[in-house]
Amino acid sequence: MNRQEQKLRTRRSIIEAAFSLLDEQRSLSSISLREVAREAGIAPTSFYRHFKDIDELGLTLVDEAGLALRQLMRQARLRIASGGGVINTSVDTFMEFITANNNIFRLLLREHTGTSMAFRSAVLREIKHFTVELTDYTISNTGLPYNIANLQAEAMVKLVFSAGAEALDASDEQKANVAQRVKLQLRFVANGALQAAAQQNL
Amino acid sequence: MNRQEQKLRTRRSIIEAAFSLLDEQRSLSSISLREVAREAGIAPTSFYRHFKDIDELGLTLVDEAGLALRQLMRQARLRIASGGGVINTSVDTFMEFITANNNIFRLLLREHTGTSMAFRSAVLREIKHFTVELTDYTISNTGLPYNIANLQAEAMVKLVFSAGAEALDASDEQKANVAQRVKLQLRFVANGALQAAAQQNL
DNA sequence: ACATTGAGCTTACAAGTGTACGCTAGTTTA
DNA sequence: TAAACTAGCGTACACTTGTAAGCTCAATGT
Repeated sequence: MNRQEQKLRTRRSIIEAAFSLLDEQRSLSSISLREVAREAGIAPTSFYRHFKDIDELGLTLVDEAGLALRQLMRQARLRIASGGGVINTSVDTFMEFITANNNIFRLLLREHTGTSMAFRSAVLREIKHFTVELTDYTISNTGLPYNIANLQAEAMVKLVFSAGAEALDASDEQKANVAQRVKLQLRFVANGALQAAAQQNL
Repeated sequence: MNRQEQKLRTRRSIIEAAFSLLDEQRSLSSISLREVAREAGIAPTSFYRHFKDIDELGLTLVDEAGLALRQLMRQARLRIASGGGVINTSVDTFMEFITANNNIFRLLLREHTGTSMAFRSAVLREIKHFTVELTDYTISNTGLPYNIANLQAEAMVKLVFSAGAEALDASDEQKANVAQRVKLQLRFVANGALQAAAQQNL
């Protein structure tokens, strides 16, 4: 077996181990190096062959989570293109995502308000990216002026993420309920923004 | 010096100590009993004369934070009564609150997505209370039907709390900017809700 | 006046932590 | 084939943690 390859494999197993520890009751700052090493099946000190710190591992996890988020967006765009309504499709896709990638979304949510400045800004960067994309999409699809499209996109992202937080540990029917509510709320925002744009054009 | 009184005083100093430890980098689950005791100026084991657990202290802190939140609401209502616009006044009051009570709001924000189910639901209870009050207020002030008023209130609370999170560690001018943006977003929601109610009445 | 109570202390211990140091053994390179 | 490299390991150390046990002594109750 190739040496580099083997190293990458171990690195992967550390990352997977960390993700698997991030359940309902653990955050990045509460998992210990030794715990991760134990779960990954390596000696505590071997950890350092791959990451300088637990924090470096943490940032890697946030990056991976951000990656997943962008794949989510891509998927949503594809599904929108094949019809079904923007808001409906987006929310549904999002809800499926947080169900399938429970721990990943939880990580983002938790570290967004977490205790580490580095993690917070890493998560913020990913969310910002989300907002920027949505703003662009809105402008090219509705022709709203930038300032209004941006406000709308920001509000929508916040509402969707809040709803995601609510849905995270909810039953299927609770999830459906949350989804339905947030869809209506997004429509409030969209219509309100439209109205504001109309007034701005007088 | 009265004995009960002295005990209460020590209890207070434990609580204050805990609050003072909850700065940018610490959450309830990351402060240790010994640390709190040290800060409060008592022996670690004396802690147990006042709280069964660190968790019991944590719940007490959340309760106190909730209390502060309700005082905030009361204050907002008073200021609204003396004119100035509901959204404007509410957001301004809220922003003043999180500036003056930095650590209290941070606690709520952090534990809202934290690792302890007990803390999470304690915070959720407080936020829910906020939403219920706002729903009632909206109904009695605008005559919107319950379902729409409730959706609106929920969305508004989420947006305001998100804005609060953003403003928490921001400079004064950044805060002003966040405040201005969230006001516009709240107006989107309000107008969208109004429109939805009008359509519902056809 | 005396006995009881209880807040706070000191001491002690087992468990878990991060990480420094040096070794082993397999892979890679020359 | 010999030399260099390095992923992973075992041992060790200094800390911090929660909390059990038992003491002190001032406030309280009788």
